[in-house]
Amino acid sequence: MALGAPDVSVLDHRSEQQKRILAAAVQCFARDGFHGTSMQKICAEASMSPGALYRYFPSKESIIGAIVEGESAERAKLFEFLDQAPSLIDGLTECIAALLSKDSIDCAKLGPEIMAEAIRNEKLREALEPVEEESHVLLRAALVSGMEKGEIDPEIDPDTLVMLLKVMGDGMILHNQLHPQWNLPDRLPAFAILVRRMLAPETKSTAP
Amino acid sequence: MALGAPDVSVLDHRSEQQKRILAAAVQCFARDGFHGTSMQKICAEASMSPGALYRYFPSKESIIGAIVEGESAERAKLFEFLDQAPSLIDGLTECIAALLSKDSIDCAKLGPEIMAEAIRNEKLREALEPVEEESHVLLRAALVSGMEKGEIDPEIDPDTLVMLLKVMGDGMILHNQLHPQWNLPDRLPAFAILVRRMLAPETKSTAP
DNA sequence: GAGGTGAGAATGAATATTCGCTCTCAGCAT
DNA sequence: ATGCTGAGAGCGAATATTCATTCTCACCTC
Repeated sequence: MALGAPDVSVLDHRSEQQKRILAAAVQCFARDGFHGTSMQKICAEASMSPGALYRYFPSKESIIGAIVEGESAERAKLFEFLDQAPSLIDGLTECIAALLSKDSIDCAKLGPEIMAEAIRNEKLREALEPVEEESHVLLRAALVSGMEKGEIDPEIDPDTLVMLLKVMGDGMILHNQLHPQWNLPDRLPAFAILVRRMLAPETKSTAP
Repeated sequence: MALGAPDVSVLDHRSEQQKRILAAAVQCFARDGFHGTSMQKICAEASMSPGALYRYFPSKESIIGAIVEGESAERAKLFEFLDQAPSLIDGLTECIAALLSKDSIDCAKLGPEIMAEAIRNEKLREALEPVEEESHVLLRAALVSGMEKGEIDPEIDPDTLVMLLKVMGDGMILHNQLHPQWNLPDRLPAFAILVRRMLAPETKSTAP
């Protein structure tokens, strides 16, 4: 057995198969939920036998873990581009719109699934924590910067505001799944106007 | 066999037992979730054999259905007393505080469980719909009345506002379960101040 | 032909639901 | 009173199904 790096093509194949399994699992989980999805269903979706599948993931739980990790990493990345938007609130609106959009339909469907599961599943909750922390920090920085630019009233406590905005974001993800007929994405501009009113600096006697 | 009404004590016993089973099931569901709870666990919690339990409910699903119906009916009732509060926003804050409070700990724990389940389970979603509709109407009426009283800017579209408030409410219920360490209930007064800013009528040159 | 790869049957645990038996007790005939 | 009877109530073992996981062996590529 050589001590050098193993054959690259072997690793390629492995990660290729893993990706295939994860994609199939995401489909299934989005359709039937974590509990409603059996390994057999994932196998069928991936056109793969259980024997083969278990060569790449040791358990169903590990598949869920891998997916959650990927999804939440992607979600945290959203906030990185907040400061490139013309205004902070426009940026936030875009973030939410992206989360609710059809593009990430599976991600959007998985959102509530993951949250609900994390309430009970300690492992999952711990895996989510650092990502939550990171997005909290990013969002907070964006808000403080917005305060310095005069877009947001600096009197408001930034941590409270971060919490309120996250509550609203998660609430929207949930509602969009639960009541799709209410067409929540269409209301986003109206929501943005209301949020702007909430955050705007008080216009007290600035006139000369 | 007499044609008259059956013995009252018999009906009493039936509904008494049903209540006992439902109480046990709520305990279990709040602790382990719908999927993590087996009929055996409910039986143990209710100190009852499966044979006896199945005499009162035909299936696990029917137990879940009965609980959801009860919980959501109770939840809708909350909004009925909105107009008795000193101000609308105080009233809303109280509603949320009640939902998150330890008093209704089981109800609060069940909230996210029910929402997550309703995303997949069509039966459940349909059972929830009329209650959602009712609370939408109640909340909307309260908001319109708040507009007439000058507490809320009448320029705001009431339906959009109802949606935003419900999104926030559900988001808070979810977050309170998911991140209890953030002590969301302590932030409610701060949230109320922000919401007040959002809804207050614009103070445009009212001075002479 | 040897080692990695995969197919698919087999396994064993968990779980919702059913079944057959017993127990209790009210009503009634003796 | 006493014992009979039948129906509702309860028990818990049995059943049938589902599911995650493992095993065995064939295949394919080097």
